[in-house]
Amino acid sequence: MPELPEVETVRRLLEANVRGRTIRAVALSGLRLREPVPRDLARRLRGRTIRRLERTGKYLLIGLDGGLTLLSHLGMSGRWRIVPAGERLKAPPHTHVRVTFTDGTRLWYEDARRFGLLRWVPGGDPARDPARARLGPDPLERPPTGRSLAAAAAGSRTAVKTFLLDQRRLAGLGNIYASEVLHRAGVDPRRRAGNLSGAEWSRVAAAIRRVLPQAIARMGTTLSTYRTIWDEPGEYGALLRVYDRAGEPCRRCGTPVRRIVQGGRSTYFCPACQASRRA
DNA sequence: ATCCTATCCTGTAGGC
DNA sequence: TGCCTACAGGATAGGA
Repeated sequence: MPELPEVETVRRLLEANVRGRTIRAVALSGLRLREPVPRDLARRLRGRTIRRLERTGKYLLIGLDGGLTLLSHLGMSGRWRIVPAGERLKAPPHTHVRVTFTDGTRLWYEDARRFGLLRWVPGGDPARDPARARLGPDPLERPPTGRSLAAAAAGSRTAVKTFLLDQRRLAGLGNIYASEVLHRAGVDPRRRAGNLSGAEWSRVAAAIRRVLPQAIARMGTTLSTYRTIWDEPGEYGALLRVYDRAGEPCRRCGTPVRRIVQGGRSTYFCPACQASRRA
């Protein structure tokens, strides 16, 4: 589900809606996510106030008073949801964490596939978390340029689509936006990353700088499970040019969009707009 | 080092 | 209707 625009949407909404709230109680399901939920999560959260909400790539950082920081990754199906005080709502299946604030507002974490992650950041210092330490630059914090991408890709023989998914190179693109970016840049996803020209990398960089803010402005893309913390779908799906549109006409030239598999994952592209010059 | 595959887990869509 | 398979927005360990 969640790539950078979806996680950033969640971050902004949490900042506006739970920052400053104090936690009264926490209930856990006991099931493990990608790794076990910290055993002391409930005990250490109780009585704390949420102070900061940050994001790097697809990782969300929830800063609390007392120097505690909780790292949250949504995996494929993770979602945070706000349940206002007084609203009578039965927790859906796969609700793993239920936080209740002192004013009665609730914050639930739901994750059917359990590929998500909840973990304390060591010493409260985000840079020291091993998962986060491996990440490449965040494209909102440090917008990519043709030069920065070309430098990161130098010598790489992997397909450019796969390269864009590598979070060590650039943190935040996932399967949807990698396809969308390459379509806008007019680059064949099968090209080897190390073989793109400077001009092509410039177009890729420009597409990244353009697509991500547009998707954030629409609250992200909802194909199936993603919702905002208010349970609303993101509206960027209507603007997708190729993703999940196999056989449908390219919005630019009308050629049927193609679906191929790269690294075990779907890639969508327009064979005309993204014609390969070099393999 | 780099690249590729398999794997974790559940829900859903589509073929028969 | 049911049964079965394939696939889904991610990350990562392990082998080549």
